[in-house]
Formats: sequence, C-alpha cells, structure tokens
Amino acid sequence: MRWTHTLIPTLREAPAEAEIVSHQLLLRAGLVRKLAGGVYSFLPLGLRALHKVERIVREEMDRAGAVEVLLPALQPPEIWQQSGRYETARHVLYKVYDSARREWVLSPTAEEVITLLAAAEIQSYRQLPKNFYQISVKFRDEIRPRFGLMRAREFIMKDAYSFDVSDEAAQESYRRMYEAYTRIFARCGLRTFPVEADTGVIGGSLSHEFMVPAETGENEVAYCEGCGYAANVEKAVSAAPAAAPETSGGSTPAPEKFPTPGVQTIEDLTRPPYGIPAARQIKTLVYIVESRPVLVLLRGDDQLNEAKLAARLGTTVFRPATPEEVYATLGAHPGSLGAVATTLADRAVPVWADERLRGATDMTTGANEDGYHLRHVNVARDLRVDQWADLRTVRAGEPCARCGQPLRIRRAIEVGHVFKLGTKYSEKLGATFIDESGVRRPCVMGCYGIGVTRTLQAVIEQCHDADGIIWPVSVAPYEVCLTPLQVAEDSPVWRAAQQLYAALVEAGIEVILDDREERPGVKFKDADLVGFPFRVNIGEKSLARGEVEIKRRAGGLETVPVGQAADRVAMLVREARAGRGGTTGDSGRF
RNA sequence: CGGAGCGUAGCUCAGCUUGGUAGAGCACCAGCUUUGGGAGCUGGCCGUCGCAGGUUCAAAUCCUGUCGCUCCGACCA
Repeated sequence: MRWTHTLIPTLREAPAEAEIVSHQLLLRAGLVRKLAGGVYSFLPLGLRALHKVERIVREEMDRAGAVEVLLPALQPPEIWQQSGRYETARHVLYKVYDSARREWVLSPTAEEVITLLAAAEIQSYRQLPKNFYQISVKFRDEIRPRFGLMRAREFIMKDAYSFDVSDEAAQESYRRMYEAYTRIFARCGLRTFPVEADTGVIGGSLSHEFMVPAETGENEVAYCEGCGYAANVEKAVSAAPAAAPETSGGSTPAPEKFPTPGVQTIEDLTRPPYGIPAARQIKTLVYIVESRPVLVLLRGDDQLNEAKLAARLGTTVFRPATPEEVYATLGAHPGSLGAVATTLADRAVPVWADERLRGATDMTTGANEDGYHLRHVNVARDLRVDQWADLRTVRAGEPCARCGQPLRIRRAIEVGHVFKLGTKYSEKLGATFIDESGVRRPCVMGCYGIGVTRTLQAVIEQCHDADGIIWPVSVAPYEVCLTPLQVAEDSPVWRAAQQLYAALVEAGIEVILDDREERPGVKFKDADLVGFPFRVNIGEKSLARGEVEIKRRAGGLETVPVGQAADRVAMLVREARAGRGGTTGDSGRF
C-alpha cells in the first residue's frame, strides 16, 4: 500500500475531547474519527488493526471448538420480555420504531436469540455440546460513554454461548473458553489477568473477567501477591477482623440514648464532643428494593458494595431511598437512623447486616429520632437482624482471605468476561433436549464476551511511548513502513524503495510505502506516531554506501546492505510473528 | 439523572470582563529556497463565532432557552 493512496490523517496535537493517552493516539494516528459521543468511524488503518484482532479471536474460538454464526442486531422486544431482561436491562436497551410504530430492540448481547435458536434446533443430547460465537456490532445505551472506544454506545463484541448436557460438561466448556481467552489476549500482545467477577444482570454462578492493568481502567481489582488471589472489588472478600475490639472491658451496659443535635454523618460523630471512632458506629442505609424499603447495616468505616447487595437480594432493581422515603420508613431523617429492635418497634422492614458487625459490642447508632443516637449497643443483644451477608467493599491492606497477606488494589480495563450461566435462560426460553433415558432437560449454558474494539484500545493503552503507538506485530495495521527520503521518480533512493517494496510484498509482508513528498522529520514522526513495528529508512547518504536502516519501533537499529534488506526484514517480521506478539507477557498473576 | 467546565477555521487556542461587525499557530493551496527527526520566506484559501430567541443604533461578547462535547458524581445517611 502506498501512503498517499490510503487515508492516514495524523494530528500533531491531541484533540481536546480525548482525555486518556490511548484515546488521544487513536485520533492522532488517524485510526478512528468520532461521529457522535460513543460512536466512531474506523479509518483504513484502524480497521486493519481491528481485523487483526478479529482474526486472532476467530482462530482461537475455532481452535476451542466454537462455531461462528451471525445473529440479528434488530430484535423483537418480546424475546426480551420472555427472558425478563426487558426490565432488568432496560437502561442499556436502545429501542427503535418502524413505520408501523412497532418497537424493536438493538441488540446489546444475544442470549435471548441464541437460546431461542437452540430451543428450535436442538432436540437431542446427541447434538450437544455446542458452542456458537459471533463477532458483531452491539448497542448499549451507556449512561456515560467514555474514553473513545473504551465505553461506547456502539461497539464490536465477540460473544459466544455454550450449550451442554450437564453441569460437569458446562464446566469443561467454560474451561476451554477460559483457556482460549488467555491465548487470544496473549496473541494480541496484551498482559491480561483473569479475576473472579460478579455475574451482574447476566446472572449465573461462576464468572471471571480478563483484566488489563491500567490506571485509566474503570474497574478495581483486589489481588494478593502471596497466593495469587484476584477478584473484582465488586466480588472481592478479605479476612478483615470480624468485630471491633471491646473498649469498655467486660459486659456492656444497656443502650443509652443521648442527644446529637445536627449530626448528619458518621464523620460528624467521630469529632468532638462525641469522639466516637467510625469503627464503633453502625451505618444504617435505607434502600428501596423493588418499591419496598430495606435496611442495610454496616460498620461505620465500611462501604456498602452494591454488587454484593444485588447478588444477595437477587435483583438489580434497587436504589437508595430519598430522605422523604427514609422518614416514612423509620420516622427519622438520615443521620439518626438505626436498627435497634426497640426503636424499630413494629415497623415491618427487613434488616440486612454485614457479617463484620456480627458480635460487635459497645456500638453507637441512630435512635430513629432526629437528633438522638444510642450508645452501648450490643449487636447480638439489641439489634433486629433478619439476614447476615458479606456486603462490604474490601480495602487495600486487609489480609487476604486465603493466605493472610495484605491485599492490594489496582485499576484495570475489562477486556473479556466468561460466565457459567446454568439453566437460567434455557428454562425461560425453552432450550431443552432429550437425554439418553428419554427425559427432557434444560441445556446448561455458558456465555463468553470479548470487547473487540475495547481490546484494540487496551493494546494502545498498554503499548505506547511519548512518540506514539508501539504495535505488537500481531495487530499492527502494517508490519513494515518503508520510508524513502526522496520520492522523485528518477532518484536512486526511490528506485531502491520500490524494489524493496516489491520484494517484501512478494515475501508476504504487510508493507506500507511512504511515498509522500514530505521532509524526513515529518515521515519519521508519523511512522512513530502510527507505530509500525518495523521501519526501513532509505536515504541518499546510507544508500551511497549501499546500505539501508532497519529500525524497530520498540527500540533497536541495524544497518544492512541494500541487497540483503528484503530478506533481513522478512526474517525479522517472521520472527516477530512467531513470538507472543511483541510484548513479553508475564503470566498468571495480577 | 445530578454537578462542573467547554462550544470561535480541519486541529490547538486567543478575543468575551468593558458590545463597534473575527484573529494567531499548525494544517491546506501556489511559488522560491531547503531536504536524516514535525523547515524558511512570500502570497493565498478556509468561519452562518453550536442553534434559536431576546436586549441594543450595533451582539462572538449581555440575557433566556436549547442542542452538543468533556470531566466528576449518581453507596457511605
């Protein structure tokens, strides 16, 4: 390809709209252009890199035994109602209307379609297992599109769905996908780490996310360097001490009401004249769960983890109560709330409490009377708790639940997610089969996603320097950039470049020839910005010595005789292709 | 959905406070010079100042509304 033939609109300066480096480089290198917030056009180079990622995904999915299909993006809302997700996923569903005013849903994912397909086409255990995948455009009405391709309204996802006869068989399908994902990201030149994950609105029993460590990531991962434990903080647990230590010595006196005028927060009570440490307070939250109030109790210095709460409640349809709703529920306003049995009286509100409160004594909590709190509260004796659960968010430094070493927390980008779904969808949508003994049973499912466009940007986020992108060979838009410093038809430099170009194309190398009439500095800067793994400089001076330069974007320069240049470059490219993709990934642990 | 900031040339931005009819750098076009890390000189092109309404003799500038973009938040009572 000649540079002037394609379109590579590089930018010297980063557009103001781009905050993070990978987003800036996507735009500066001329890979994508924004049409609207969270909606992007792929330009020729961006599309080539995207196709490379897709090809790796296809090869590994095929190798793992999945078969490719293509499912509709335009879906009838009825199937979403059938699965129950028309409601639970309503905030991400784009809805469109045809000329007959009929509603359609733009697919954010395809469990419904594929499960209905399996329901229609799979009848016998003899047809199982099956694993279907597709690579297609997905639509999500994101609350807040961000960071270019990272969180977009329209994006490309690889989604796969496995159907098995039993839980054990489904476990094997899950394992195969897990391994395929590990290979896919490694081949893309990414260092990724599988971490335990929450299953969210998708549902299911077991789940891992594949994370790329990055300060700009939207997820937090808790991990242990001692034993290798790693989990999304939405899911992570620790061995934090279960109860605050006793401060009053022996047995605690009965709860005592005391005035706390103006106190609104945990922090207010930690200050004089009260001086009550947050760890000795009980935080009382009121949530509206499917239109009914629920109390959630935590230690004052702990944070509620809504993902854990959702998992325990079995629904994502909940929100914090408004101050008016709080008053209607407890007869007091936020700041004076509590769950001491005597102050709840006959109020029929379920109380959930975090495990860390179990057995705590001499605690302070609101009295359900504005401007008053209770001290000397003994959790086991005084509180009315209906459900105990792990509801808190772990914090860095807490001991690992497995080995006791301190947990660390790092931000990361989620590029892949695997779920063991069980029979949630197959039961609702009728994906059943007849087993060996003639019994009809629901298929046991798994689903597996890779954000293909996000993966591409994650590669840039991880592989760049001050000059631009440093593409791993496996996903580079072109493997080699030929940079002749003269392009006059009759110049020896141009003739040598053309010969080298022809020889490399003949050798099956993906090469772009910078045939622009630009000064050397401009060509070098652009090639570095776009990030081609290899650049061959052909200049008058070195050519006069019969030599050209081969420069690696990742670092390294060698001079070779012009006659050997094609063979040498082809060899270097093949070596790089055979490697893991350009960066050396350490494996296994976060 | 709440909060904040920003919309002026393809890109980065100035001008707005104090109203007087639009600028710089880069990019682009032409010419000359230059030619190994984003060249120099000369000339040129490019704008309904996001949109709509209002105030005014006069609006990029002041007011109102609206749309868009970006960031923060949308657990911590």
